[in-house]
Amino acid sequence: MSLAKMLPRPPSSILEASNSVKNGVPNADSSKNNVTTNGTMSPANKVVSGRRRFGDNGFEEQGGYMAVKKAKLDNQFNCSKRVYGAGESDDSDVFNIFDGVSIYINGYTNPPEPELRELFIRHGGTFHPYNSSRTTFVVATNLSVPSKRLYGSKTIKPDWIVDSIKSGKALDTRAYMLYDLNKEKNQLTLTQVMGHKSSPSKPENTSIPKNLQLSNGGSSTNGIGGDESIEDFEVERTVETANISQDRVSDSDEEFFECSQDAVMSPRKIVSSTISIEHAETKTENQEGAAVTSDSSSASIFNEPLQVEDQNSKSDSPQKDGRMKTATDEGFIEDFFGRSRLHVISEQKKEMQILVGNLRKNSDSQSCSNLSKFASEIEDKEDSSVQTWTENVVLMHIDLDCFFASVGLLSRPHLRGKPVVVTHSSGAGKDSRSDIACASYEARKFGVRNGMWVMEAKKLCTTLQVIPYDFEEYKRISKLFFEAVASVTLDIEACSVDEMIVDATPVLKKVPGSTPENLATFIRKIVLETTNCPASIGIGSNRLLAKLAVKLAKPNGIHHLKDCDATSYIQSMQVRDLPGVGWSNEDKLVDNFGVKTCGDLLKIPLKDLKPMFGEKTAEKMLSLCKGIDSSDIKAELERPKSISVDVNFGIRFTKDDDVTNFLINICKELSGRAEKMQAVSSHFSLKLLTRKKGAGEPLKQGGHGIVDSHTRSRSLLTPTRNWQELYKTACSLIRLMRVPPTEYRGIGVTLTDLKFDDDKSKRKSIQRTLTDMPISRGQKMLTISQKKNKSASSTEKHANIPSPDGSQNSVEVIENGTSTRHHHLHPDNQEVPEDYSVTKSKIVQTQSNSTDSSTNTNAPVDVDINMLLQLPREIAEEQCQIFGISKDVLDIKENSALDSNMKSEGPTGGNDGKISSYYDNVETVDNSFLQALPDNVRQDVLIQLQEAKGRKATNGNLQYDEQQPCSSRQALERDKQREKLQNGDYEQPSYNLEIRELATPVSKSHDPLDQQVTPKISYFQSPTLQLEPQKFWDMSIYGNVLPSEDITIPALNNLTEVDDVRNLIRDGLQTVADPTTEDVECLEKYFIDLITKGWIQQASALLKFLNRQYEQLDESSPWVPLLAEILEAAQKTWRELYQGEIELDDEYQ
DNA sequence: ATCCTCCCCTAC
DNA sequence: TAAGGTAGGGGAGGAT
Ligand SMILES: Nc1ccn([C@H]2C[C@H](O)[C@@H](COP(=O)(O)OP(=O)(O)OP(=O)(O)O)O2)c(=O)n1
Ligand SMILES: [Mg+2]
Repeated sequence: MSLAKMLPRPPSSILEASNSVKNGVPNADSSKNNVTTNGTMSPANKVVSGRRRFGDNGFEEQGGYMAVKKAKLDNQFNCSKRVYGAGESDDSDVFNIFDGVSIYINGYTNPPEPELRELFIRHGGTFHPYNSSRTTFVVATNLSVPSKRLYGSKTIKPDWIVDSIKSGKALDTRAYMLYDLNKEKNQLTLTQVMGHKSSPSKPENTSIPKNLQLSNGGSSTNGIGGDESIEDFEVERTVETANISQDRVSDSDEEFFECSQDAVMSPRKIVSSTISIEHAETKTENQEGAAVTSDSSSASIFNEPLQVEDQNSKSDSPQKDGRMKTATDEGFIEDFFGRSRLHVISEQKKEMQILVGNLRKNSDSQSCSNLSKFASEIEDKEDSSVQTWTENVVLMHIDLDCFFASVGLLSRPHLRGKPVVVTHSSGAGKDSRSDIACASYEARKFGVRNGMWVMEAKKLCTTLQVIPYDFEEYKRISKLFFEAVASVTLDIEACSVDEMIVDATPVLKKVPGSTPENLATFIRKIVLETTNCPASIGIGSNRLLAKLAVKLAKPNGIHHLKDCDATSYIQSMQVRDLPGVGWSNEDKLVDNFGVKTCGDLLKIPLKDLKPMFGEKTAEKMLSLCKGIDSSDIKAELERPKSISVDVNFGIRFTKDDDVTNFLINICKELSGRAEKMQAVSSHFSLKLLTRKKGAGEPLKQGGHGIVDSHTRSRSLLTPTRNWQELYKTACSLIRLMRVPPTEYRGIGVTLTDLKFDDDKSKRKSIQRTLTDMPISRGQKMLTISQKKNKSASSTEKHANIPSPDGSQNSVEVIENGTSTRHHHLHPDNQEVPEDYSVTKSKIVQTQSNSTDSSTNTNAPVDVDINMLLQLPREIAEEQCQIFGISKDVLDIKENSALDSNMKSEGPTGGNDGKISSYYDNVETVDNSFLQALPDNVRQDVLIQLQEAKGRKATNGNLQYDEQQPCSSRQALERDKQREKLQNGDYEQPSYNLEIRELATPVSKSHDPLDQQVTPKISYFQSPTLQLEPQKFWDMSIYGNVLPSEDITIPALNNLTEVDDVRNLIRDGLQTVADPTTEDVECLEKYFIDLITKGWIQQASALLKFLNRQYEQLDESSPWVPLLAEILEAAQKTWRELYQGEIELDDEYQ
């Protein structure tokens, strides 16, 4: 977002409000059917003309989300990693002269684009494949007229880059600007961007001023009022650059982010000033009869009865101590979901889809009782022309008006006609950042929107009435709504809690004299009678038109958007109002193409849109602009493709146990949902939101704030919904993220590759193919079956068995084991198909089914017991109880020498207050890996570890032992990490910390272990693969060794291309089982050379690759410590040179 | 080419 | 204070 977008704009929301006057307050007068069929109605009357506004659906443009999105966008176009920081040494300056500057290259340049880009990136700049508001400069030698208007003010000649590099510093940009417009302003801004502003004496200073946006804001107001769009752009660009440039964002900066979102989005504030009555303070309700809001006891006097009435609402009572539950509290998830509107509407949507599905399935001639009523009513009214509907498809989009508010008003008739919003009642204070779930149409006249923060809404409307949620009632009404429509027709797609699409064609064909309009009128009447809530209906020949029509119909009306009117109407619409164009796509369209309306969009050639939006999206957008929408309605109940549980609120952890606990609970929740759906999954993924570097505590209490998002996934060896299995996997995945728990802001778990208990036939056939076939070909088989099933409604994907390399024997066995278990599992699930919860019997059953294959693979029973050990003690005991296992197991295991190291991982985490962070705790990682191994193998591994390290696994020190190769350095690093952690500076990965986990099935790693128990690492080399112990990599460098002058690219085995080197390394890692120190030195030197000689892109790409390889290494690979060393060395070099870390994860690249 | 993984975007 | 979930479409880029 930008300052530009915050600038005042004409208050067009007023217009929108006037539009909604047309039907006034919905009431019980159902006969009043506001049918409008005028397709030429200008959307301008309905639409806020400003670039930023709350959407009609409001959901997407809410302060918090905007801020998050904004944060994401900072990275969105980064093609390569930025080079950090101002170099202190002369050496590094040359790489950093463009630090904080981003460019987009437009059209032909000299040197040509690829070269220019390479040069620019190598010297610290960021390349954007497209211009955006976050792009500092557009580089061009000339611009087309429209481009000039768009980019003019920030277009710079390519020479600037070339000359700057030549002179080793960023030159004054003024001389290089392509156009002269607003010259003065440009100077200011550009110099600011370059950090020259306040220190002309030190022009090569590349640091970015902290308060760029502030000073710049000032400059823009002083600025020459030129072309408005240009000015907007100017300001906007600078602000964005500032944000990009900052490595650190202070809390107040975040404040700036979030505030600016609000400001931007708020429709003009005219209203608030004209209406500012003394009710200014009117809130302070204590809904629940619980704690009264903080301030102003007198203000509550003004409060209308609503607050009083709502005291009985149970949905909003705080905890006894008045503190919100956080994710560390027991029962948090349940509590949270009990209060989450988004959760409720998601769940209810699913429910309604099921309801419709069932109604359809069980339909008979009686089903649509009201259909005959409709028929007779038609007859009564007009038996004059009994013609049958002959035209094409007629779809109706039916949507309840301001759903939550309407429901809330059912029990509060005295509030009808007043501006009402639904929110957490305790969030009704003036400064509340509580989300408004739903605003009544009266409130919308003030510019209040769904998803807006109360705080903002109160500014727009001081007389706002706040009512609390009533989730049960929403569900009830929602159900009535669907049943009501289903009493007329069953050609229904439930597309949200209060929204459906009806294919009216069959009814129209069946009922003589029926028309879309009178059918819609009838349906509206039925719905109103049933629910007492008004529905609006949009009619059109495809989904798009029906959807657009219902917007026109609201509130409380009908609109038929006919084909002949569609095109002209759509062309006049804002692109944002196209379904599928959200905040981000709108932004791209405006920034890059100057497109605001659909008419504008139609003028852009498809080929220009594709690179930015992707093939499908680009085509879709253009089709929609033409009124074409080929998507059909999905009345059939479809099997879900995924099941997920997300909690991105209230996540604040301090210690590993918090994480452990939470993962257990969230996995239980997930498991429960899978069970409800009778589904098992063979793929698990975990999503982690982490506080973005520099972001402070979010403005919204308990909110996730500005975050980075990370996903890791892993296939489950056996399709399952066992929560312990999921939990185990979750534990292993979360450690891959290398982020300390304190930084977690959100956690989500997802199951994919679902199979359902009631479809069995396919499973068998797949199984058969897999069992009698070597694994390598089994994979191909998998591919085929997947493809085949893509078209079928239920996917039948077998567990993915990535086994790229050898280890055939072992894998094959495992594979068979899997299949076997599969067989056994299935019939049991069939036996108990209906209504069970996650109970012990179920789990135990599953386990016992699998015991027969236990010799070949991880024996489920063992694993479960081991898993118990991994749990906090209390929970473990609880589980023992559940499973009917003696608690003694825990102690027996704990006391065994082998498992003693697990003890330290125990729940209470023992060690005197010190947080043993996930970030640097290797022990837990290994455990979770070990847990997955077959019992005997695991023991062997443990023995090996102990012996190899020459140490006893006593009081939980295994993790340090593991770090053997560089243990002292490690301790150092660990301390550093702790420090960084406190500084909120966690982003630097550290490789000697052994945070890794197999992302591949256990079978792969346990193969070599299976064969041998010798503690020597070298033992693990496979004889067949062993090469002679010569050094594998032969490093050579073209040209002479003139360190500073040498600009030739380093080579590895004479290979210089990234792809070649990549392959070489891959091969080496696979084939060299006994790496020599020379190998390591070669590699290390190669990487360090790349870095020191400035081959940043190559270094970055290859290091990422190496990191990936590292993470995927077999647990036992001798390369593990060696790669760690190489990575660490490279990182260190980089750090010294560039004062930053290489981003080794693949994000945002 | 096609799959896989991770990510973004959208809708309510 | 505050309860920012959930599923699906889709794309980029690496692995195969
Ligand atoms: N940001 C949002 C958007 C919607 N909802 C909930 C409350 C809404 O009442 C319901 C339905 O959303 P709609 O988009 O259908 O909006 P309304 O029904 O409120 O208004 P209308 O359909 O009349 O535009 O979903 C929500 O909780 N948060
Ligand atoms: Mg609605």
